[in-house]
Amino acid sequence: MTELEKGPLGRRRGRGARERILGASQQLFREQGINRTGMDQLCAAAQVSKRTAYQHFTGKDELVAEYLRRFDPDVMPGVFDRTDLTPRERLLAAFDMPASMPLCPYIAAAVELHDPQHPASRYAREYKVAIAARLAETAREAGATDPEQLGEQLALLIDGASARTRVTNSESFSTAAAIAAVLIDNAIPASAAGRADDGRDTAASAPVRAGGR
Amino acid sequence: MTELEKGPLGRRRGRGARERILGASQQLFREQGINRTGMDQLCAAAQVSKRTAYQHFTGKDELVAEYLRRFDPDVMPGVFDRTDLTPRERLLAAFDMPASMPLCPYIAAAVELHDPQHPASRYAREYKVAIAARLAETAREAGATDPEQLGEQLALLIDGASARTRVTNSESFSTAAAIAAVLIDNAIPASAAGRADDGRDTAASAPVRAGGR
DNA sequence: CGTTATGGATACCGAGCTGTGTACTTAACG
DNA sequence: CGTTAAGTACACAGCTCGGTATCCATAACG
Repeated sequence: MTELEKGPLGRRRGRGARERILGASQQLFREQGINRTGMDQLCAAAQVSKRTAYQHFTGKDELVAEYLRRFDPDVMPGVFDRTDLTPRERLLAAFDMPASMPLCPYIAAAVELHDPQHPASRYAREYKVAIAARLAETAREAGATDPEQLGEQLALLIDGASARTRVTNSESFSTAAAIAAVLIDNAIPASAAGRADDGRDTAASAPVRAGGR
Repeated sequence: MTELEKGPLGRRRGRGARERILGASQQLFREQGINRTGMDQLCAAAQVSKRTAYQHFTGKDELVAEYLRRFDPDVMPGVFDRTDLTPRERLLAAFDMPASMPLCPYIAAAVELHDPQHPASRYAREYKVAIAARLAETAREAGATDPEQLGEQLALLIDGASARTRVTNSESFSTAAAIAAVLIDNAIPASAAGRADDGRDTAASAPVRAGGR
């Protein structure tokens, strides 16, 4: 409710502590990773005393979990609500990642924390499953014969692009998007791409034409 | 040269230090991660004194890099040399991962170390590029129209399966293999898989070029 | 104005980490 | 056997980390 911390805050930095902490988390955890970011540094960046930080969060673990939860509204889910796009376009739009995306924070957290029971790891799992579900849902809208499968496939592509971008330090989302286009057109019987080939079976037969966009 | 450390070593633990250290690294770095494995614990597991460890490796960084280099001969590269398989089968065999594969160690190292300049991160990058190259090479053998693209695509699928298996804690390599099969068959003009569609030149004139963007 | 919740500064604790120094023991080999 | 390289045992330095305690300042609100 209190939106006052958004003010110029010129006089003082008080009262917006929690938001400032989470803001600094977004930046530091992504830039340096979770394990390499100490609470001291984080509090300094947030201009918050350590005491205050530990009054808002019982510990770093809880802070990390909350930090992950704050990603939701910003990135991925947005594309699913874009009514200006066809379902097929929405599926492909999920591969338009901002360049400022070093590594999907959910994957990063799962790897860094290395404990599947950690609240943040649990949430990362839930999130990944939810994204796959939304992809599947959109795939159904697009008329895919097996939406669940297509959703899982596209989710895998996104994760692959994210991981590979990080490791090889080369943009991989375009490669993933290309694959996605193939899979989508293969999964939709009479594709909106207009290409009706004589049925038979799916996989090898359909020439793809990922032309859209 | 000394292969004597392979003996029963019943009497004492001396003399095989380096190998024991690397052996313990394989186990502990994978089970617990790199950052969460201290040199003390590692030396204890290897039954090696700390002093000895630091005589073999200048520091943990070097040990981690060497640990990564030791993965090569075991896993992936093996499939490329299997002459009993057709090129297409070899490409698909790359997706047969042992269940004991929590997360590709190269991805894990790149994420955990979080420093692209770290020797281990550099090596991880080289390795990933090399694997993509070998996939491309095999793709060429298999007759793919654009082997480089197919190689990169398959590499992305492998990384995606690895990352997703870790985060969602559910086997994803079968999904990746299914996608791979589609991509391979789409990329090979008249597939060696016996799936002859009626000659008509699909790939030549109706290019599969999924590569939009 | 006065009260109170919130936040700030800072010192500190205990633990774990990488890495070293010192002195001793043992295995390998001629 | 004697030499030498390899390994052992263990303490310790120096640092960072997560988390706590104490004391003080101030902003919000009646």
